[in-house]
Amino acid sequence: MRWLPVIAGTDARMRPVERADGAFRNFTATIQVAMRARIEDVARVAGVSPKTVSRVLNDEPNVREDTRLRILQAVRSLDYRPHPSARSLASNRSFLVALLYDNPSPSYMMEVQDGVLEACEAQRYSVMLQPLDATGPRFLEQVEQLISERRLDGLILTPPISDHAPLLRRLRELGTPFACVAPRDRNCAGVVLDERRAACEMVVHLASLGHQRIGHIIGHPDHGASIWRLDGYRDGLAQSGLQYDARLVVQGQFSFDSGVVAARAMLALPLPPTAIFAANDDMAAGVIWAANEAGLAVPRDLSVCGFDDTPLSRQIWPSLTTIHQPCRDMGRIAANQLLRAIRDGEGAMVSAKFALCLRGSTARVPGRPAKEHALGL
Amino acid sequence: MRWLPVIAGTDARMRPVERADGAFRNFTATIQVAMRARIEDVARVAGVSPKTVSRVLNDEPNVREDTRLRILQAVRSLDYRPHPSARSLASNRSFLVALLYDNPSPSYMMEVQDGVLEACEAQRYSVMLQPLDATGPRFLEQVEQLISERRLDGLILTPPISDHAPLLRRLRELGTPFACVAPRDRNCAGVVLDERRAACEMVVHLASLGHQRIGHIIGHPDHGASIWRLDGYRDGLAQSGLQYDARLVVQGQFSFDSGVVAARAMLALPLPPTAIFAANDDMAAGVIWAANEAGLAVPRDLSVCGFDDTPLSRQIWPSLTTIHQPCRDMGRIAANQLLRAIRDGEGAMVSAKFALCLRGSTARVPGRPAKEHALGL
DNA sequence: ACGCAAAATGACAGCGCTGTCATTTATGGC
DNA sequence: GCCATAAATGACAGCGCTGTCATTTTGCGT
Repeated sequence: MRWLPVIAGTDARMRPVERADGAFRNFTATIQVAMRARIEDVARVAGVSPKTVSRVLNDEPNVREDTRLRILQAVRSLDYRPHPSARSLASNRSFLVALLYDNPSPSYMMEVQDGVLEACEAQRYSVMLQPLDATGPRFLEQVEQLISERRLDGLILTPPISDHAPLLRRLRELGTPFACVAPRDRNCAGVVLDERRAACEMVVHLASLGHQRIGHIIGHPDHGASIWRLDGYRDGLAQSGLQYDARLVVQGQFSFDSGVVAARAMLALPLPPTAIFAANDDMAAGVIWAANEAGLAVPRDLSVCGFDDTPLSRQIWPSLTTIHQPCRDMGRIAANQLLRAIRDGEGAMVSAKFALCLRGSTARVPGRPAKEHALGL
Repeated sequence: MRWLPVIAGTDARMRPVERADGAFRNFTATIQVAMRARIEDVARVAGVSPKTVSRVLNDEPNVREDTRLRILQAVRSLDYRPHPSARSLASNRSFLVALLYDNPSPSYMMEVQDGVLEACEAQRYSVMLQPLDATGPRFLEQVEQLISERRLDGLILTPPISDHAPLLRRLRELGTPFACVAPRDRNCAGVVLDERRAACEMVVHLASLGHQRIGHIIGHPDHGASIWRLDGYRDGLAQSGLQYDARLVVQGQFSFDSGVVAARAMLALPLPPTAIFAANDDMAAGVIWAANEAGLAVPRDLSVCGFDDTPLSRQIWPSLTTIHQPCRDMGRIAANQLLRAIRDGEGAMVSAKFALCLRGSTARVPGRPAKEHALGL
């Protein structure tokens, strides 16, 4: 049964309820029903066949310009919208991509997601969100099931899933198009940030403030980002003529708590660092917590900086010096590359732009002429 | 053209590529193709008609138990999954609901979203995410377009959209099922929290710590939550025998910045509050910021508490006393009520359970406020 | 004008399911 | 055992599009 309200009267969007077999159904000829126009209606109004309308709607070639315009006119006047299921069924494409993620920070994911939605909506694709446990034993199976069950046209993978080698291999085997956000292996469609250079610039900045003992808290070992940021940290030390000191580098997990633990360890050293560069904002917030706990004032006694520019970085005291990662743009770019891959068979790996955000949590090393940073909002 | 890899060999999931017209296509009879089973295949294996298989898959009545089992067996052995588009097209239902949101906090939304996804997935519904500007002039139109374009079966509305009266009215007119998360008007399907009682309990707690001047920062005026929390604040004062003082109640916007602004105003009073209850965690974080700025130590000089128990509340110093809102559960409940409404024509308004989280930002009222800087103590 | 290739358009048969309704099979009362 | 009734099952025609391929129209060289 078609669900639609019965309305008396006529306008462009009304027509007699007539079945394909020609019989009117349960209504006298004068009662009409508001009903979505079908491609056939558009064709009739434009004086062409349904197939030609289909051509116009799908940007297929070989339609004369005046015909196209006439059809678009009819589409507008009937407020016609193609039925997604009918389209999918007939064309054997779902116009559906999935965004796979495993438990990253909500604000990061929300931003990426917004970008993906924006890009997909613009190209009339739907997005299916799929929180997943990438460490689960049935992970691969789950993804394959998802693809076949929902007839996905493609996938967008976010860290740490974008580094899941078995999955990438399987997707290539299956021929399923995919795009990665910040993957370790850049040999696929997607988007990356030059995190190594960003981390390097941050360390150089700290060194320029006079810091000589700069600590680093490494991110989660399964994220490619952790390694890039660590490499960048080393680059920065080298560029600033500072010695790498393994005692000042502690493993973290990208979580607030792991930042607290790592900072406690570092601050307990005989010669603790005067600045700590955490591989993300959550851990940096943990460092500030640990500093407070240890009776240290940030940035007076300890400079702290993070990575990502999450909302958190502006919502703690002092506000966090960090590196802005344009997550929304990155989501958009990844989606666009995926759609390109679906359409043209190949997408590119695009590089997004980072930016240093100098805020209140970093300052000149004590003992040197002080230069206040703005602590404002 | 059907997209499917050509594979040699046979197993339960393979069959000759045969068109409905009976002609084999482009392949010799020995080459076979891995291809999703169709309902017809299941029917053949189970020795019934496709329609009976359909009955089993859709939990329709009037199927003998042994027939059902035989069919389920065939479904498993063929790894059959119904084609979503074919189902939608034939049944005129999309099995798709949309989650509408407008810019709430990412962590809140992510949690709600997870709950919604979980519940919908369990009932084999898809979720479409729709960030929207509820204040835009074309808002209603956009939503209507969304419904008709995607053939949505229903909507889940989150604050502040759940309080958008014109939208609710229109949805009822259209007969579109919907469920609300924390709506002001509880006369619909959805989920709420007894925020008023929660706020009251929080204020009573503060009073029990000896606070007599307890300030409140009101949330965004368009959110029902703001009013409930304010009412609860007044209830709590009354229950504790404290006088309501309009100077201690300041309008905020639910944002961090608005919390800073409101707290500055309150702390500048001749007789400032000794405790501030902000209507959400973001504003409470702003209060802590402003307190630091004013040289006050939290909780020594000022107790601060929030509402929502966002991740932020555990990632600032001191950690925030707040009220836990089970967002994930709420998302799940809202989705389940929507699906009930879609199925049975009516859903319920369910009440979720809050919990007070007593953490480091609140303490006994001091004998006398000291004016030292909080950091480094 | 004519002929021919290329461009434009149309006819038609499904895509894989479910709604409707007809038909067959079980159940129960006597 | 027989019929009335209910339960179980099946036949069949679409749902609204697009792929394929046939047909018509156009453009253009001669």
